[in-house]
Amino acid sequence: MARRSKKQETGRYADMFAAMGSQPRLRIMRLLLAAHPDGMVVGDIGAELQISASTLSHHLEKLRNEDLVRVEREGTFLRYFANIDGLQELLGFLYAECCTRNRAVEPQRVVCREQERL
Amino acid sequence: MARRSKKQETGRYADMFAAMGSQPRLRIMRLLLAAHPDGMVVGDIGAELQISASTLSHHLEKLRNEDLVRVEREGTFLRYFANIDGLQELLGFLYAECCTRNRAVEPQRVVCREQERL
DNA sequence: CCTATATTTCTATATTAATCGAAATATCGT
DNA sequence: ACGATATTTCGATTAATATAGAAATATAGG
Repeated sequence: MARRSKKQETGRYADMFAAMGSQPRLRIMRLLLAAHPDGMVVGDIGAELQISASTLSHHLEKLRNEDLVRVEREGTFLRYFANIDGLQELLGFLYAECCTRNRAVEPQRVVCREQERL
Repeated sequence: MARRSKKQETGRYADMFAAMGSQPRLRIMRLLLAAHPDGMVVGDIGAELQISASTLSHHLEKLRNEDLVRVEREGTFLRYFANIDGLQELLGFLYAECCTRNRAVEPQRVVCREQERL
């Protein structure tokens, strides 16, 4: 990865966290992760989450800008996918900050923990 | 962990991501993680990050509300610490969504990747 | 109890984000 | 080229967030 100032780096990850930091967008991400690797078309996302078309479009734009989703045109539909590279980058950053760099959180507490959600 | 509706759960983690989703607050978190487990007093955080006292207080309040930091009084000072439990919860959620539940991201790409940052 | 210092709360302002209906754009099938 | 459907962009409004100076609160030390 290219060298990047700490300020730029912090700004970039802050923006990624902010993109995940609204309930509608986090629901979109969870939905696309559940649908992975098939993705979902915009209309189906909106129907599932009950979000109006224009609002959904804004949320998808923000997620796109932060590399958390990617999109492919499929005829008259647009199909959105969770962007694994971006998610891995964000997850790797958080893991590094908590577990690798500062050894604040023990890795096995992240990786090997109970799965309490269905 | 208590059973919690998917809506509540998503709202909770969205709020945690939002708390991490501003540059000043992410810098605070990184600073407290670097200082872990010693923590830092408010004045030193503000001096290091060049944030005015009242603004810093608001950011710390938000991080406290989302269980990302904790605080102990130390005489006339307040010492803030990265809250490992909260960070572990957030990291575990993201890890579960990406790696465990949907197997979108391969675990070793998170855990065993190159460390490019100093 | 009074002063000094640390931090928060109050008050105010400016910026940014969320939402939605309507209009515009894009693609397909004919 | 036209009509139908999918999605985005535009325009506007409302809500939330970020910031900071001043005032208030909390603690320590004398």
